[in-house]
Amino acid sequence: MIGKHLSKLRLRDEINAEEEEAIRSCISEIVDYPADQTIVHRGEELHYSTLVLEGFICRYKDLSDGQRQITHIHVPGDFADLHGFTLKHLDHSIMTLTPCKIAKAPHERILKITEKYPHLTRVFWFSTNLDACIHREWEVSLGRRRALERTAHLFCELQVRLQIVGMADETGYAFPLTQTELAECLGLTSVHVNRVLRELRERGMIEFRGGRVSITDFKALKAVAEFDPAYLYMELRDR
Amino acid sequence: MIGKHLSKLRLRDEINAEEEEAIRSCISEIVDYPADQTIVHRGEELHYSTLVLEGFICRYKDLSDGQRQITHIHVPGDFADLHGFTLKHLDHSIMTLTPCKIAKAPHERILKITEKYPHLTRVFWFSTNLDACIHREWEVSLGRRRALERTAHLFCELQVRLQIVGMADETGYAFPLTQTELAECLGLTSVHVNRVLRELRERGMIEFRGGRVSITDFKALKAVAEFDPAYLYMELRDR
DNA sequence: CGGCAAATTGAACAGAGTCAAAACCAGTGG
DNA sequence: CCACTGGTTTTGACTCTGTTCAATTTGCCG
Repeated sequence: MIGKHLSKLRLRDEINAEEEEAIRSCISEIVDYPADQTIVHRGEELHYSTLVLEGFICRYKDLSDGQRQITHIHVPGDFADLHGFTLKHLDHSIMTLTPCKIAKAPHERILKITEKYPHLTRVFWFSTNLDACIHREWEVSLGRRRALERTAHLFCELQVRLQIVGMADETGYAFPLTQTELAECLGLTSVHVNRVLRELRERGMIEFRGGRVSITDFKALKAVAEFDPAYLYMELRDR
Repeated sequence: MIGKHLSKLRLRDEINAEEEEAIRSCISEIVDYPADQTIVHRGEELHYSTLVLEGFICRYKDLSDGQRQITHIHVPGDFADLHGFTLKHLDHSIMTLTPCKIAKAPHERILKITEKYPHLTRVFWFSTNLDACIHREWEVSLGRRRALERTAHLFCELQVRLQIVGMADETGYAFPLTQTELAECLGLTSVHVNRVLRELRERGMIEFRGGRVSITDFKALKAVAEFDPAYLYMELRDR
């Protein structure tokens, strides 16, 4: 059930049997959600964190004029709001992008982990810090990359992150978002995203169609994006 | 020396005498740096984290074409790279924007804190999560706000964050950056920042001049920025 | 087959970038 | 005290990337 989460943690650090058991027993409940449902509302008091088991989830902020910025996409194996454990309530909302299965980890159980397992606490802390790394890379994309590179960069990021949890291979991955949702990640309009996708397709790099990203030339995609996966910290145990 | 840091922590949680002493004894060394000096290089192995005592520091990422995106500004009292404790090396660099005095906190001492003081560990964890909140708000700015609102928003954020550590009053604050550096925060060119600053000045909201932000109409500034300080979590203890 | 959301396309427009020149300003040295 | 220097700020003219608005097409699903 939480295998994806564990393998992601173990990519970066050792998790012994006792710690694994501690993580497992953190989970109180498994819940299914339909697509496009806000599961955590900005500002509401939190009593548990949500671990994504299946589906895609995002963090987003709304603006008063109806615009929305998605600030992070979560893939299976991610804690979507582990940071909520220390923050107590969130500055943003969390919604499902696709139908999802999620596990709930009550904060009192996470609290016990922080009291009893310092190493595991650091692992959890690391995991929220890794989210921040991704936030920073998105800031770079939003601030400095133009639409084509920015879009290519996002597809590269997801390719790598999904591969870690066995949900992508060399040909691509399932990613059933609308172009409007993609635009909300990229700080663009859906019209422009559509044009960028056509360009990427015409250049033979990717196809975004039928809820799937088909990567036809990853090397070229990485090249236009100037994608450097260092910010995803995939090699931490080797160092 | 670390009074600003402590008062910032205490705004959000209780820190008892023993914990305060633990924080104090974390610091091994105090160092001065000139302006515009990179003090942590992307990728290098880290052995300590840096607490800002005086001056402004930023996190930034360079792109291959020479562009730069500043992803965060640190003010006195901030740990600039506490996240480096769990990450071991950073995905970005850290540089001084002004002459700075910083305190070094060796990672082995922070490690001891995580072994012995679970509550203080959560406080530190919170503090890196708060940085992530600011990253998210910057994502919203970069992705969805236009230049004028985005710039106004940054000045609002700094007004609030500096007020916490007693470095801003109703009239404004010292903020000796160049317009180019401001542009690197805002995802704009320095030419356009110059025009935006003129507009903000002409509208009677702020003056950015002589290394100082003089706020002439904070209410109006907040209004154009649609600034909501909730993401800075200033009221956590009251809840 | 019909209905509806999503994708696609075109044309006009605007916000921000680019390029280049001029003005300003603080520090330095004669 | 003043001229020189180099970085920063300011301004103008022009360009371009991405937006806006509106219409059309596509594709899915009951």
